[in-house]
Amino acid sequence: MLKNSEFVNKLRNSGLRPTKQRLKICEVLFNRDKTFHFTINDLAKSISEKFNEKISLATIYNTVHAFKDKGYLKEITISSDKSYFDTNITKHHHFYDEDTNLLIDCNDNEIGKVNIKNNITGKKISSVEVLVRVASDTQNQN
Amino acid sequence: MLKNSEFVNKLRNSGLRPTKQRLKICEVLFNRDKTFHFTINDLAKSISEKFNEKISLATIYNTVHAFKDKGYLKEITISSDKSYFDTNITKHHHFYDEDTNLLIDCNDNEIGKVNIKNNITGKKISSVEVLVRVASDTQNQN
DNA sequence: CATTTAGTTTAGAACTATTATAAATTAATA
DNA sequence: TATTAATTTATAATAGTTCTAAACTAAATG
Ligand SMILES: [Mn+2]
Ligand SMILES: [Mn+2]
Ligand SMILES: [Zn+2]
Ligand SMILES: [Zn+2]
Repeated sequence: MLKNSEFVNKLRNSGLRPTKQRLKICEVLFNRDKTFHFTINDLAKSISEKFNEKISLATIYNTVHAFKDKGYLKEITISSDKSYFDTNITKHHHFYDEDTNLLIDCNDNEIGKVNIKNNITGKKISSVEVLVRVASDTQNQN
Repeated sequence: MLKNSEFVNKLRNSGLRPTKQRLKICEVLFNRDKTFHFTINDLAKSISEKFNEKISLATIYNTVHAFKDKGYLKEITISSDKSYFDTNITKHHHFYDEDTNLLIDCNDNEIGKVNIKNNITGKKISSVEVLVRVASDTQNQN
C-alpha cells in the first residue's frame, strides 16, 4: 500500500517512530478525501470507531502536537475552551457555523485576499487568518 | 463625577446592580483612554494594583461575562488556553505579537475591508475577524 | 424603622482540557 | 541474546473556568 510509506515518512520527519498506534492515527488523519477539522476528542472517537480499539489520549496529544510542530497539521483557534486542528495545511480561511460548531474551509472564490497595508515595524507576518462566524438566519440576530 | 453614572448604566443594562466591587471593575475597564485587551488574570491584577484590594475571581468572571453578553466587551480568540477580552467593541481586526503576547488593534488604514463573496446558504454572518500574527524578524522564520 | 426578600460576594469545590510522570511494554541496536 | 532507547499507557498534576452554598448587603415592604 502506497499510503503507508507516506505515513511513515510523516512520522519520521516529525521525529517519531512509526508505531502501530501512530499509524492508526495517520490513517484517520490523512487517509481521507476531504479536510478534517477536529478536536482531540473527535480524533480519539474516530480512531476507536474505526479500529474498535482505544489509543491513549497521551499518545494522541503527543502525535498531533508533533505533526502540528512539523507543519503537517494546523491549529485553528475558534474558541477558548477547545483546540481545533485542521488537515488542510494550505493558507486558507474559515466559516464557523455557530449552530453546528463546524468549521468550513473557504477558498479564494469566497474570501478575497486580505489587504494588509501597514505591518508593525520590525515584525514579520507569520499568518493571516480570517474567521467568519455564521449562524442560522432566524436566531442570534445581534 | 460624570463617569460614575455611566458605569451604573452599563451595569443596570447588563442586569447587574451597581455594587462597589462592580464599580471598581468598571473603573479599570472603562475609565481609560486606550483600548484594553486583557485576560481575566490581567484584569484581576489591575484591580488589585489600583485599589490595593482583591475582588473575588468569581465576581470578576461574572461581571465580565455579563458585559460581554450585553456587548460592552468583546471576546477575542487567539489561543485556546486563555480567554482574551477587548474594551473596543467596534468591528476591528488585530495584530497579535507572538513575542510579547500583546494584541494591537487595526484600523481600516491597516487592513482593508474583507471581501466575502459567497456566504453559506441560509446563514447570516455574525462576525468577520482577521487575526494577523506577527513575530520578530530574527526568529520564527517559518 | 423593622422585617422580609432578593441579589451579591466569596472561598473553595468541581469540572474539563491539557500536560507531565513514571512504570510497563516494545522496538532498535550491539 | 543482551542492552539500550523509545513508546504507550494509566493516572496524577495543572490551569482556566464554572459552580455552589453560606455569609453578607441592598432593596422593598409594611
Ligand atoms: Mn496546544
Ligand atoms: Mn467564556
Ligand atoms: Zn480548514
Ligand atoms: Zn481590539
